[in-house]
Amino acid sequence: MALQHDSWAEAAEACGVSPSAFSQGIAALERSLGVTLFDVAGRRRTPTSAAVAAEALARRAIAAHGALDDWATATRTGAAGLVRAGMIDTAAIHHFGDHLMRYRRDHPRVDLRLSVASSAELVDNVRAGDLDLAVAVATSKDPTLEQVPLIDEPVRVYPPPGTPAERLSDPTTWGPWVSFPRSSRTRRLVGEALSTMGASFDVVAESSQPRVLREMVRLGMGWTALVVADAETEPHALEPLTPEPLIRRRLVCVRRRDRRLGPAVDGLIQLLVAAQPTP
Amino acid sequence: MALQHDSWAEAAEACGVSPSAFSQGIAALERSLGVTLFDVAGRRRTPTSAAVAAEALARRAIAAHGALDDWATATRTGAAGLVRAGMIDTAAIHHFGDHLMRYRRDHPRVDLRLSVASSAELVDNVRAGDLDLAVAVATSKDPTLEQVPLIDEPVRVYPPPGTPAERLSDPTTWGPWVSFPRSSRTRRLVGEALSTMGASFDVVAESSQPRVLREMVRLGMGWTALVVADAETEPHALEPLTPEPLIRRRLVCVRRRDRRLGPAVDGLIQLLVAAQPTP
DNA sequence: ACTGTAGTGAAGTATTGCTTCATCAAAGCT
DNA sequence: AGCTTTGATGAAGCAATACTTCACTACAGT
Repeated sequence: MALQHDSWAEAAEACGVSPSAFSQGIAALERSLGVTLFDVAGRRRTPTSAAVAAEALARRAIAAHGALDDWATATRTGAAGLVRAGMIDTAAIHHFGDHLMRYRRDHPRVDLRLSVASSAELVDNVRAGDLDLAVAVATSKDPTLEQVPLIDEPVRVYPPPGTPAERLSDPTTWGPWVSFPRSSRTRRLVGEALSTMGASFDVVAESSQPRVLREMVRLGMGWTALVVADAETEPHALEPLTPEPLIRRRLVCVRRRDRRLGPAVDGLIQLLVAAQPTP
Repeated sequence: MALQHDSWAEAAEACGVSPSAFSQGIAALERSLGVTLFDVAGRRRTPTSAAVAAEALARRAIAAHGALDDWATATRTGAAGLVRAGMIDTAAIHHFGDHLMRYRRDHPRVDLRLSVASSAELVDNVRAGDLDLAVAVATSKDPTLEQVPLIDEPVRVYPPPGTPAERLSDPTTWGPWVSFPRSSRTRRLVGEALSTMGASFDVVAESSQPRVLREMVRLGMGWTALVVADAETEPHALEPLTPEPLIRRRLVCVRRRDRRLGPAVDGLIQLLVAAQPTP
C-alpha cells in the first residue's frame, strides 16, 4: 500500500511495477470506486481519510484471498482436506488403531472421519461415493473398485473348551457353529472352506461382535472360526484347534477407481500399505 | 457457483458466460490452485469434497470484495465517511446544534467528529488539514481558504443593570468592559467599532465563555458587547443598550480550497448553508 | 533563474478472458 | 447394435486490461 511509503515512486517499486503503472492503477482505482483516495498538494500525494478506510477493507479482501491460497497449498500437500474412511472393527482396533492416531496427530488440519461397519456396508458406501476408502475383507472382482492388499489374517478354528479329542480330528463331527451374521464376508469364506472339507456349517448363534462369539464358545454354545487377533486376545482367549489356519482372510484397501482422491486421502492410504501388520 | 447447478452449461449461463469459457475457467482455477475441484464421471462433473471447502473460502473472499464496493458507494453518496468539523461555541449550541443532531441521525455511518474552539484555533486547524471544515467568525482574506457565509449575527452593547441614563447616550462614557480573550476575533471587531465611535475599550475582565461574561455584567463589573444569541437568553438575560447592533458578526464556513472533501463533508456543508438562522 | 526529479500521459505490447466454431464422447432412442 | 442428440472441451480469433518505455510537465531545491 501507498499509505506507508513516503514517495509515490517508492510505493510503486514496493509493488513491483513502474511508477507510471502505479499512477495509472491508483487513478483507475479511484475512478472505479468513485472515491478520491489521495489529495494532490504540489507533487505530494496525501492519503485522504477515505483512503485509510479503504485500505482496511482492501486488506481484509486480500487476506480472504490469501486464505484460499493457503488452503490450496495445504490441500495440495495433503496437510488439509476431508478424508472419509471406513474400516471393519478388527482393522480399526487391532491393526490400524495406532496408525490412525498417528495420522490424526501428524495431520491436524485433516478432517478424518472414520466409520466402522461390516465389509459389505463399507464397500457399498465406497461404491456410492460416501466413503473415500475402506479397509475391508477382499471382495469379488469389481472393475469400478481398486483393491490394494494390506494384511493377510489367519482364521483358525476354535472348539469349545472340553471338546472330546476324537471329535477334534474328524471334521465331519465339528459344529455346531457360532459365527457372524449371514451377510458377513468372513462367514461366507469360512462356510465355503468347511464345505470343501466335508464339515457341516450349521450356525446356531450369530453376532457381529467377535467378543460375543468368543464368549459363546467359552460357554459351550458351539464352535467358531475367527481371526487370530479377535480370538486369542485376553480376556478369555480361545485355544485354537490347530496352529494351521482354516483359511486366510485378506484385508484390502478399497476405493473407487474413477474418483480422484485428494493428497490427504493418498497420504492415509500410503500409511496403511506401509504399515507392518501388528503381530 | 457450480455446486448448486445440475449441469455444467446451466452453471455457465448463471455466470453469464459461454459453456466453453466456464469450462476453461474452472480448468484454469484447478490448475492455479493445484487442487482438483470436480470429479469427472462420464459427462457428469461431481464436486470434490475439496470443492465445497474451496467454495466457502471463495465466498468469503467475494464478500470481502463486496464490502469494499459497498463502502465505496456509501462513501460516494455521502452516507459514510469521516467528517472532522469545528465550530465556535455559539454556532455549535445556538445555531447548528439541532442541525448537527439531525445530520448524525440521518447519516449513522458517518463518523462525525466535532471540536469546539475559538475561531483562531479552528482556522489554524483547517489550515493544517486537521479539520475538514470549521464554522467560525469571518477572517481576513486567505487565498488558500474558502469561506462561504452562513449567518449574520447582530452584536449589541450591554451595560450593567442600573447604569445612569445620561451615560447610555454618550459613547465616550461607556465602559469599562468585559470581553473575550485578547486572541478573540469578536473582541477585535468590537474594539475596532468602539474606537471609530470614539469610545474607549479598556477590558477589565476576560473569559472565553459568554455565560461568564454575562454574569460579570450582571454583577456590575463592566459593559460588554455580545452576540444576541449569547446575551439575551435565559437565565439572566441581559438588556441591550439599543436594538440596533453595534456591529454584525459574520459566521462563515471555512475550508481549504486545495483539499477535495468527501461527499459526507459536502453534505454537512450543504445542510449548514441551507439552515435558516434560528432567530 | 536553473536544474534535477517526481508524477503523469501516450503509444505500444503482452497477457487474460471471452466468443464462436469444431470436435469428441457419453446418453438416449429405435 | 447403430444412429442421433447433447453436453463438455479444445482451437482460433478478438477485445479488454495491465504493463512497459518514452516524453512531458511542473514542482523543489540550490
